[in-house]
Amino acid sequence: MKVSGWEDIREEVLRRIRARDWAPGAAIPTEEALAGEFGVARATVNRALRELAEEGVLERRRKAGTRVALHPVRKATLDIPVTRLEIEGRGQRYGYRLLAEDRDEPPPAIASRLGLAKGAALLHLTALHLADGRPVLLEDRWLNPEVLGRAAPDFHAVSANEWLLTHVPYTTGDIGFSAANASAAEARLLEVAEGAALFVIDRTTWEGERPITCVRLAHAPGYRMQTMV
Amino acid sequence: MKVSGWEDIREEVLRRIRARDWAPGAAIPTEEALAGEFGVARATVNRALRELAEEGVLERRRKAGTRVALHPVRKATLDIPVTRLEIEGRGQRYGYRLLAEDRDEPPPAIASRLGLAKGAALLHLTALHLADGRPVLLEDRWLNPEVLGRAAPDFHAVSANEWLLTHVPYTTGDIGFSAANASAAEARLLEVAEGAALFVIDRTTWEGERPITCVRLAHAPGYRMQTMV
DNA sequence: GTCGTTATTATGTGCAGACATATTCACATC
DNA sequence: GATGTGAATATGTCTGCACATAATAACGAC
Repeated sequence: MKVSGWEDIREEVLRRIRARDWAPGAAIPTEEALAGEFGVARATVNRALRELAEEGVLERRRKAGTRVALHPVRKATLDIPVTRLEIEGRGQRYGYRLLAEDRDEPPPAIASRLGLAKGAALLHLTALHLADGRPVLLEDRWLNPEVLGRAAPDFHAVSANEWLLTHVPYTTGDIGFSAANASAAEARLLEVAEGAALFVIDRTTWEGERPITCVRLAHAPGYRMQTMV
Repeated sequence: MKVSGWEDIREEVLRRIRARDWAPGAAIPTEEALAGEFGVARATVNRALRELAEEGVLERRRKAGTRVALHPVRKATLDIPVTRLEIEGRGQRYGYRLLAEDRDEPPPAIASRLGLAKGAALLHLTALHLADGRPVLLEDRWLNPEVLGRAAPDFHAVSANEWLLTHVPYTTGDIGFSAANASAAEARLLEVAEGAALFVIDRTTWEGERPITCVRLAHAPGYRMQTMV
């Protein structure tokens, strides 16, 4: 068994955990001890254990040492897709239609999520994304008009998502996933039966302290988000 | 502006990207150059840039250098929760009821996902998870009986998920999220209207090459998975 | 025994130097 | 022009050392 390189060490540690050499909740040897055993520098062991801790397999605390996680909260990393690229990546033709665009006061729920004063007006966009001509995603977006600058984009030509991606990228925010029955209006636009189960992504983004946008993406039935764990 | 420590460097790089000092798609200085500018070791810059690359903000290739991601595929990391802990974490009382347990040949879709030969029998469990006495999650699980060993657990007393977590932890697998309308049977068990939108998590897990389990978790309406980006 | 202080210790992070490795680019060849 | 080859180079990783930091454990005062 050749152990060299932090990935080998990561695998060996994982093997020992799975083999119950190191039981859940129990402490494992110190970095120094493992470095000695494997014949590598402590930094190399540190790298391996740090990765495993980030994955939720190990729990590490200064002085207390490293132990095998008792309740390994598995962490899945999802790629949040750009709709156009996702559709084109499946070999389908991407289409986009702006349905409505006005300036309006958002409902209280949206305003408070963005941390806006009452009465502030936002740009309200509704749009449909199509794959091979069939509607697959209904977008309902509230957008802070401040971010548009003087060169207000034409959201008929370019989707808000893509415009934001190139003009206000690298934002922070939160994202939520849920299921919802299609309302009558949603059903009509997405060309599905009323009450159909939609996969809904809610996303709110900021750039630093400045609110950018709050969007609800309702995916037509059949949509599935997948990842490896 | 004091820049020391890899987190400071990470922030400063992010600031420059947001400020458009470094445009999307453009290459940024080499690690060596940045190390010189910030007065730190290259390893420190490397750590900062590596983290940003893992987040999808930067793209790095040997020799080609580091560039700002053109289509920053945002990556969200979700904690995959243990149902009991999730419910108790909300301050609710957790309940669990095993509805059915038999040994059966799984449907072809399940068998092929687990990579099983035709005719292999699996343990089939159906269970309901409750919060404050109200059903919130319907579990439909196929389980490889090999993993049970001689001490076959009593799945009336302990949920399969928790038993697996303590007896076959640290597995790999894939996980998918989707929305589905409640079937008549599902609606009855979850005490919701037929056709209600359920948030469904499909999960398949292996331990190395050995298939462990394949489960469908149908969450009652109101369920929401959330994370920061 | 309880409480507060101090010493100890494992991890977290840093530095400088080195070699490995994957690409790219330039050049020579066909 | 197309293709293969080799040098150049930026990132990837490792080592060995050092100090910082946080949390525990040991100790003493009461």
